[in-house]
Amino acid sequence: MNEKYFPEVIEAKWQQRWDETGAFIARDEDPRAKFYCLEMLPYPSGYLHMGHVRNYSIGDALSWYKRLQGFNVLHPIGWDSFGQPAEQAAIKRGVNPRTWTEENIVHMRGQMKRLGISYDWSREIAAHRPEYYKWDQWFFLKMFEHGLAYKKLSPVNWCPKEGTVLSNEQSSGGICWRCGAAVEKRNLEQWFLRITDYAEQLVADMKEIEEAWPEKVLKRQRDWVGRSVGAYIDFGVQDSDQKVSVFTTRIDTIYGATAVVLAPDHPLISELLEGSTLKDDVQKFAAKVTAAASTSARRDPAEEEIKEGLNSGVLAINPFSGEAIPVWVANYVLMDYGTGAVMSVPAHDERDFEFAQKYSLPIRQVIAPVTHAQQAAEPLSTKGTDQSAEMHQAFTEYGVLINSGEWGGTLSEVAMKEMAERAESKGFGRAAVTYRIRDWGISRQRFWGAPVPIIYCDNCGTVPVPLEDLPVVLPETAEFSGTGESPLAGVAEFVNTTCPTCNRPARRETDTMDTFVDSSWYFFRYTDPRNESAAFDPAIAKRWTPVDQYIGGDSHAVMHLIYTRFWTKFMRDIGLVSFAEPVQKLLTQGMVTNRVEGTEEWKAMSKSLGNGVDPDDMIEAFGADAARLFILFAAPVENELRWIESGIEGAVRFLRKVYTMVWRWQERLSTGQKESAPANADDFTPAARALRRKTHQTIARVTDDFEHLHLNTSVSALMELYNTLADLDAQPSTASASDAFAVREALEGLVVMVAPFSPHIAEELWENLGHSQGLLGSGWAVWPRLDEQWARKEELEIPIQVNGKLRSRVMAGPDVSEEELRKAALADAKVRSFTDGHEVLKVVVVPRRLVNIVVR
RNA sequence: GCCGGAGUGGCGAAAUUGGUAUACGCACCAGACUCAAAAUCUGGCGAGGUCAAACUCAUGUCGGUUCGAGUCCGACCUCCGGCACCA
Repeated sequence: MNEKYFPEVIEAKWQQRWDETGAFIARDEDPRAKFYCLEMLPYPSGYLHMGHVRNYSIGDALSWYKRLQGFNVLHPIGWDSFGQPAEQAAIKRGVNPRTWTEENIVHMRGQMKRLGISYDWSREIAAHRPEYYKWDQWFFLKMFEHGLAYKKLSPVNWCPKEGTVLSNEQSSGGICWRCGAAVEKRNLEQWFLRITDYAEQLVADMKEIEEAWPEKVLKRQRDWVGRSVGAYIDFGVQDSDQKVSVFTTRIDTIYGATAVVLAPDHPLISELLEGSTLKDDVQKFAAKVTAAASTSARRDPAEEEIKEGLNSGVLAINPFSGEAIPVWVANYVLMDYGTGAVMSVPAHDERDFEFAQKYSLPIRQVIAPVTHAQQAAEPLSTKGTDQSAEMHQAFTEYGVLINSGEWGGTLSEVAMKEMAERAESKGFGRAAVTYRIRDWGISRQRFWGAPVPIIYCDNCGTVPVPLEDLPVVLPETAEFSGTGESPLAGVAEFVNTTCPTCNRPARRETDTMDTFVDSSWYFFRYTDPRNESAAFDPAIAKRWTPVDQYIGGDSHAVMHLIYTRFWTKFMRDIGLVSFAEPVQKLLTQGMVTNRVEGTEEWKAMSKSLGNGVDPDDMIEAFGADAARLFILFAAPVENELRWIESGIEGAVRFLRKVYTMVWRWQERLSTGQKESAPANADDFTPAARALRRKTHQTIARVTDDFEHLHLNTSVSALMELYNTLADLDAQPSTASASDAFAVREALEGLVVMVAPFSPHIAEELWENLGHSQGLLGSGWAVWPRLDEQWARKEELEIPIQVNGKLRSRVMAGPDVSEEELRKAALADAKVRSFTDGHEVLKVVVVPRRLVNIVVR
């Protein structure tokens, strides 16, 4: 062992040893309790950034912690290796996407190994390899078989500059996320997965995870699914046998409906206006606002579109009141939510109110606020409160119905239920739940993805590829012009095939799948990564799943996590797994940001902003151990982490000090007193006694912090333990056998607890302390055992009387007797008194940090 | 606008059930070592006040509960994040 700390030597040594001994390989047959720790799999962009380092440092700390406690830990990694950047590299630089991807993986794997992350590399997977995406295709076919995969004509976001299709997220605000060009709409036949079938479960099953997922993630998922409870109501059309179905969440306001409003692209419009003189005007208007909506997508979401509408001249019949009200067409009604038609109730809906004001439609109040008198079970009056007052804004709360026929005087909550029942019994409506979520469009008109395993035959139509013919292998290469349709369409030997049913010439589907498909089930593949006959063996997966702890950025809080929850529910339905929720606990880590040069702004590190920090530079300058320690110490894991270079020096200093201290003590312990466990507390000198107390308090704190993922404070606790040891170290050594025991206990505890943060140095020091087996190789759990007697801060409750009254709270270590406390309270106490001018109100006694008594 | 979350030193941040506010670290200041610097070590470090102390004031603002409030309650201000015409 060297006297000085050389991180590069220690880290290389242990990384090699871990590799050779397969230290982190998880074994299916290991009988110990399992722990599945998962980090979101990275896209192989070429380089690790500090966000990755933070993610993996958190996951690794937890994995080490669980291993040291004796769990059988699965900690895998892989590559989300399909996707656009590889294809962009092909378009721009003529590189083969496969070559580009494989080279990136090699580089990033090297970076991860230099960081010393404890992955089970034997389970590494990559989405772009046929042995993986074969099972994407298999799942697709299973969904097809169950009617969950279907094709429909659907508008896509088309970037005219790049000539590619963009996802909604990539084109938000109507501009391409990469090139900034205005996005156009085009209609293409696209494959969809029926995630809407699972909308209810996606909301309902949240109760299983609501304790262990961040509230903000659950909320965003809830919003995304957008469940709302209401009713469908059919309005008849005057002089016609047509009817207009509307969806409302406020059926209780239906007597206040003064119009029915259709979305501009509502299919009924042309039918209703057949023969009407207004037909041309309305259709022109509808075409105008539809076009406006698709081209001038809002860039600033804060600016609301102006409401525009046109009276169609048609009248609709309110089925409750029999009243005839005009049918309007307006841009504020959306075709793709509900039925594309609403009943307009200006008095009780803000949007309808605004619309009614603009076009001078009548505003009729039918809900009145509940007064105290009415709440107190007085006979409800059917008269409104304050009918004469003109409304200045919509009253959107629940209340009491007025001007509502037989329901006058009924409470909103009651009326909603009764009116829905009436509608159903009379056959003009029913209670219903609608969702905002849409089916998941998975078609991508690109090369670098898993081909959709479908064949089109002129005879047999759309034919699924037989399971035994999988995988449908992506061709080696294609023509990457960056324009037009999928590059796959230009590869004749791929497209041209024979129909599996009739054997005649047929064409393959040239769309590939969204990469979110790959990432929806990848962590099941880790449990059985080399299986050639199934996505995974359900029996083996059962051994490891569900994931105990998932860690990643909250940029995936909605889509990835919704999709993977959906996928798991489908897997349960086809009998592959037995649970509905794939992830027990979720942690969304904060971003790592850096100051953008020349500004006051802190932004996520990125190449384009030039504020990136290369992890390799960090490792070279400070060592992986220090870099990882600092990134976990600097802020709570869920906070944004502002990267400050000087902070990392503190981490290096700490490790260096621990290193030299262990080195010094190791000599002293080996030449000095034999250590032996003491019979009782009195065998310790006061300094050693204090050390013991600190050791066990630290064990308690660090253990508790790990359970709650408060990694920053556990590092603080370890630093405090070091400081206590260093104070003892500075005193002349008079170590007895008991004191030597206390010192070794503290040193070993410190080293073991440092391991999750800085595993290389911990292994080295553990070896120096005389353990030849390595931290994980000894066959038993080495996480320090907590002696609660010694960790306890509060033990004695001592009544102290003042004027016959008292309240007391006493804090003391286990080695402090009641006598001592009393003495301290009398002799050493710092007494503060407060008066209100006449008499003493209270006394606070604070002796030697042991007692805090408040009496009156 | 709606829904979440957060406001504590120069900075990142601590603070079981309400119980010594500012742990731990960064930066900074002074001293030791050094020809000098770096590194290292020792001490200091919320504000006011004092030779030093006592003491006073400090957890976004104002009020309340309590012997005691960063923590609980009410009102407000500011910042960050998400959503956005979802009927």
